[in-house]
Amino acid sequence: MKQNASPVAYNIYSKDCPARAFFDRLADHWTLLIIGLLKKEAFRFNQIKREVEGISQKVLSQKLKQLERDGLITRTAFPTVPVTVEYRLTDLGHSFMQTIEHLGCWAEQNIEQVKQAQKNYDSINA
Amino acid sequence: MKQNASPVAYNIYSKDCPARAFFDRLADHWTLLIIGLLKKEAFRFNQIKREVEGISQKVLSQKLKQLERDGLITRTAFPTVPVTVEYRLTDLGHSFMQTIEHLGCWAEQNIEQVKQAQKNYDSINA
DNA sequence: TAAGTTAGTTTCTAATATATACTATCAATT
DNA sequence: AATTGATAGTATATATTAGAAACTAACTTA
Repeated sequence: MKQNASPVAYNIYSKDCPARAFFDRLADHWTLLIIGLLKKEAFRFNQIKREVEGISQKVLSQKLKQLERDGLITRTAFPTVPVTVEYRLTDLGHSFMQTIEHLGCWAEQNIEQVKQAQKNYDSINA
Repeated sequence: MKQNASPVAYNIYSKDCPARAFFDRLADHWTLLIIGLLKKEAFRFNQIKREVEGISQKVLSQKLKQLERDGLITRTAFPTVPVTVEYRLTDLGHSFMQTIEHLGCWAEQNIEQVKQAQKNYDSINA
């Protein structure tokens, strides 16, 4: 019973590969912050905007639409007043979230070392 | 013997946090492709340019400089003719590489599902 | 002498991101 | 009854960034 009949068909290092285009959409700071935020629970539009500090409404709107189109999140509107729109990870989105889960805390945990490296670099390249 | 005396000092979701700025530099498609490429061995400038299809010399130069300054890679020039410049992951860079190692193959492995999601999305939002 | 290699930098233009203002609906406040 | 405030966006105008192409400089090979 063969499961992986096809050889490696996609390669993110190839300019015209669909997986590369997909990778390019994912490998974006706003996208990663949004996906990371939705880890445990659903969030509303303005909630995301408040949590992901610095993101503009326009870009948030674009990224959410993109993520929904790619099947990583779902968008659900409730007919409340005012309207409530909820964004939630799909199974695919949750799977992706797991691959980037530790990226954020890695950055937080290693920033001191980075600061030191910058200091050192700047003292040499004055 | 305490090791983690300080509480959580950095947060990538905070607009003005140094860790956020660092995260923003890392969460970039070119940066991730470069770091992934250097996984096993050192590469020269033009080698990277050829492997990371589509990157321009200007941006590659900028990203490498940034990664060197942040202490994720080292730059070594050899006085050959023409000059050879070798880029290699530092321990810190290798540590980061491990956190993003599976991101690329995740994209390659799930692109079919994404294509299907897009098809479905486009048929609904016509 | 001209072309080719290395590793970049410079300049100009095209694409993208951000800030700001605007839409629409209704609730609560003054 | 008019203003303020919340929801979730869209539209526009400007600022920043990315990409394409040409250029630098030193040396080798044809």
